[in-house]
Amino acid sequence: MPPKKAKVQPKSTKQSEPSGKDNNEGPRRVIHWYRTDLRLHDSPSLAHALSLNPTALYCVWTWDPHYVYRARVGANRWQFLTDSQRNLSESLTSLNPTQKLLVVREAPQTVFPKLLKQWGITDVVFEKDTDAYARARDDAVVEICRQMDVRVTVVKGGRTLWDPDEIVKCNGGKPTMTITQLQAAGAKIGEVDRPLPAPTSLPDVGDTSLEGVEQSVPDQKPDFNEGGRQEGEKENSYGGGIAGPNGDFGVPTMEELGLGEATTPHRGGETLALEVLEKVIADEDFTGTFEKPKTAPTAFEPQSTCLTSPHLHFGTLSVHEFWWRVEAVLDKRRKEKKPVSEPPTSLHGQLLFRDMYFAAQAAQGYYFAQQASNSICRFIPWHLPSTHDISSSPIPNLITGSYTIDSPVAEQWFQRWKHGQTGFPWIDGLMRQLRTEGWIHHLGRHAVACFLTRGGCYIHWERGAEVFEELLLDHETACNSGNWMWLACVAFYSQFYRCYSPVAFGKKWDPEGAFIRKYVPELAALDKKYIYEPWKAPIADQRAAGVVVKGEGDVSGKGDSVQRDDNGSMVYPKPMFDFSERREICISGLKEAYAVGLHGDDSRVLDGSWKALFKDEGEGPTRGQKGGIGGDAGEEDVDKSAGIKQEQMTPRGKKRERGQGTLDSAFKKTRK
DNA sequence: TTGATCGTTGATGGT
DNA sequence: CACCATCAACGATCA
Repeated sequence: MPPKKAKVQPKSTKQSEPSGKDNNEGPRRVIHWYRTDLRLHDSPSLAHALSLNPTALYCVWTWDPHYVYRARVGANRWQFLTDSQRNLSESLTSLNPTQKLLVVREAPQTVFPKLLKQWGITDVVFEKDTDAYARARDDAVVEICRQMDVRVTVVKGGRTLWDPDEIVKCNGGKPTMTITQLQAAGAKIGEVDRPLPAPTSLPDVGDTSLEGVEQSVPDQKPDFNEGGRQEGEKENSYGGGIAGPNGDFGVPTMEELGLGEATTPHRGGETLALEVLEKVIADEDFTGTFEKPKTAPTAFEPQSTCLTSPHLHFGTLSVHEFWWRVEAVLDKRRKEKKPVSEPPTSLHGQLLFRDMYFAAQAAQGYYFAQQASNSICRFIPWHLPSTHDISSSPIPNLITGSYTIDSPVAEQWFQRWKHGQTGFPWIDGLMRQLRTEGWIHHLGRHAVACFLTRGGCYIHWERGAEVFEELLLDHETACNSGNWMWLACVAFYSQFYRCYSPVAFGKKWDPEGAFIRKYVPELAALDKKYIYEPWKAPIADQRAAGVVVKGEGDVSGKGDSVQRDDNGSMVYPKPMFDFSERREICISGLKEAYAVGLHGDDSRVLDGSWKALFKDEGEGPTRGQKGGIGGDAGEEDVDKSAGIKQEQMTPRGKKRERGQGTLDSAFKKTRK
């Protein structure tokens, strides 16, 4: 447990004006609505709830069908979330035996009116959340409270260093696109809030009876997580009523979710989060001189970074707590004249980037997570573009969650990437680590994201973002979409000629290939000379290592089981393309798209006429005059194209392989 | 206006 | 091992 906290500043200035009841007198029956703050230490919203001196305190988590069915959440993240909830619940109970986390199994928009009435609630307190869906959800709850004459207080700034909306305001109303802009805006707001101490006692919970309260069972379709559920298992977390099958507001089990055991070794909960923090802070050299680009993405047991990102996401670790604990180390080292690292590469720098993405997202809303209608996102005619709902309401033109297969080859590349079967061991090792452990190093994310988009497959960054959304423990839309746009060179970053090699990049940190030997066991015995390029190993060397390099990989399974051929030899796939050739194709594609210069909110992107601006032979679904995003699929178009004929696509690919000259001329195309 | 500089983390082939 | 120029060359910022 951390030592005593810094002096507490009153948080009153950080709250929204409460709405609803003006009357402060009388007994207060308060709901503290938990969402992104599954902790006791430094919870400004919990502190505010306690400052009301409630006669009854309800610690509520609403089990939101939006998260269960419409977000992509894999088994590992469910485990992390539910572990965090159980841990918080135990902490609440330890402060007051009547207390626990009350998991309410219904959408907040429908259940709040019932709870407010049933439990005689006078106040609702929760932490501000600037995610696009969260804003709409919270507006609805605030409105419900207003109508029912219940006071509601939205406490700002607990999730990020500064309130994202205030950052945007201080950045001229624009999304923060560089770390310098973020720092300047932050400086205008002022010092990061100091952390608050954990409460030492809690008031009792009130009556939690739900007698006569009917559960509104949510629509289970569409279920974006259907594919991840166990064979034959059904998602049933709403099956036992509002208070769950035992009627005790318990945390849903993996079984109820229709999920198998989590495979990740990284577990959730504030107790573990604080242990991790203590360990990081205790290593003063590490904390004081941390430089992200110098940490090895190949390191495992232990990893080269802190693994705190999932805890920041779920709020089991306070970002303010983290900031000030690091600052204390830096301060000490400065006084001792020891070297300290600086943003953007330092630990503080990492937290600043997170705030940069949150503020950028706050300014863009739903569109931050997609290309179409996103004014900061460059338009590139990527393979596997999303389908859109032009008339989605109230926000038009949102992506639907499905995509067009404009190229069967690209779809095959995507599946091989997703399952760690690309034939590039560095990429496959990372993707398998992601799937089994739910976490990979930041630079590993760079490697696989570059490979999928601008540095290999030329596949839409939204496809990659969706896979990360499902598999990452630390997934949060702001950072995920932001980083994907960064790596795809469509926003935040534009030096697309700086391209990560799937061979050289990993080798730089791990020439022996220890990382690959762990995560790609087929190659464990291969000589280090071939470990990053096994297709170059002579047959005799392959045989000696007990592996055969052949075929196109198995994308049916989870990508973490070893394939064998009829002779019992392990099989590892051949590389799915020639990387340097693909690199050239991608760079020329990016160069052309940059010259065309469209952004996601351009009318030509939305009506499909963007095609007329691209050369037909350019990479991606560029043929014809109109079609693709938001437009009518022309006759020649490759929409609906699971159907697109293999024979149409393959020759295009072959033509490229031979005709590098054509591409070089495209590459030299002048700008504007 | 324009040119120089810099930007979280490239690869290669030098010294 | 640290540092450098080259490769080809984006865009925001600032003098």
